[in-house]
Amino acid sequence: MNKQIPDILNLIQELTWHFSSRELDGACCGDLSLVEYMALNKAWESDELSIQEIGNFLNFTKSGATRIIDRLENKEYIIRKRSLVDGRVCCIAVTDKGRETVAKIKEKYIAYVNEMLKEYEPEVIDNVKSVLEILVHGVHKQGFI
Amino acid sequence: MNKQIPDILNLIQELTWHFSSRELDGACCGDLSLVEYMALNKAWESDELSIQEIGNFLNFTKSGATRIIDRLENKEYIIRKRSLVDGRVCCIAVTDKGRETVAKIKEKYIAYVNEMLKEYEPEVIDNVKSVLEILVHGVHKQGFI
DNA sequence: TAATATAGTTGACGTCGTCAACTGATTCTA
DNA sequence: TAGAATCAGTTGACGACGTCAACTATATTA
Repeated sequence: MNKQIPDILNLIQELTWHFSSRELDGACCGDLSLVEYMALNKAWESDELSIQEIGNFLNFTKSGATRIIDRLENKEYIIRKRSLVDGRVCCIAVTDKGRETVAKIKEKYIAYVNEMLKEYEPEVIDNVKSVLEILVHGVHKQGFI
Repeated sequence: MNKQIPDILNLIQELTWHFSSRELDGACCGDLSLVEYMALNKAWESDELSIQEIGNFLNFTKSGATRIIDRLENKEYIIRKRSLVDGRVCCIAVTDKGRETVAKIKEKYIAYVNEMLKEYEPEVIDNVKSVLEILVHGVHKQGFI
């Protein structure tokens, strides 16, 4: 085993911790928790996802997924529609309010990441991206810990 | 703003999400949640931390920190000791059981990270580490989101 | 068409972290 | 040095959250 692996683990865990604060406080973020934002973002990225698809992506049980979608629907960020192809399936559609809110939250995160990296040259930033692609490829290959 | 920043945000969030699964299932992990493991690990890294120091590192309120330490103490991973210097302060000491458990969980994570990176050359892995150092330095500079 | 499988929902439940009020120890200050 | 202010930690009440098992309703299969 490469001797850097333990350090790399520590660094990933520290990074992880900072990006998983439980509330997204601030004027921009409506009343969304991180989990809700992740679900809303997923629904926004690929429209018409089913509830279970969102749940699987986020590693929740299907009842957990239902609950998250409940909250997002109550807050009017999404609407449930029944699939025309299969009446059991709910297609999740993001509302205008949902789209605006995702955009605002994303802006806030992007500003944060930009601040993190502003002092570095473009080549360094490209390198950051490639490394993250390696890591994300790695977690996709292995699934959740 | 560098045009890679939004992609970098997505990659960080995806990586983050995979490393923050809420339970550490498996024979190795005793009965610890991720939060509990993070607190135990922190206590293990720098012995004799106060409750608030651990809470601040993990971004919890002081009552939240008390609760986490309660759980760890009930499960016998740590012991509270009163500071001899300042009678208000609790020094957190990790028990043998705590040390063993941190080691086991760390091993599991290290195996996961090793699997993620096993196909890459040492120079690539060094590069992964430098990039993560850049990112962690960035989050330290800015604090929690 | 009856049996089975699948998507989603719901009630009960236990876990979790916060808030505000509290205790007790320490430090400051008049 | 006594009283006030400050600080570390604790506690009860609370609401938010995700899971489990049982359920409904739709779709598929034999």
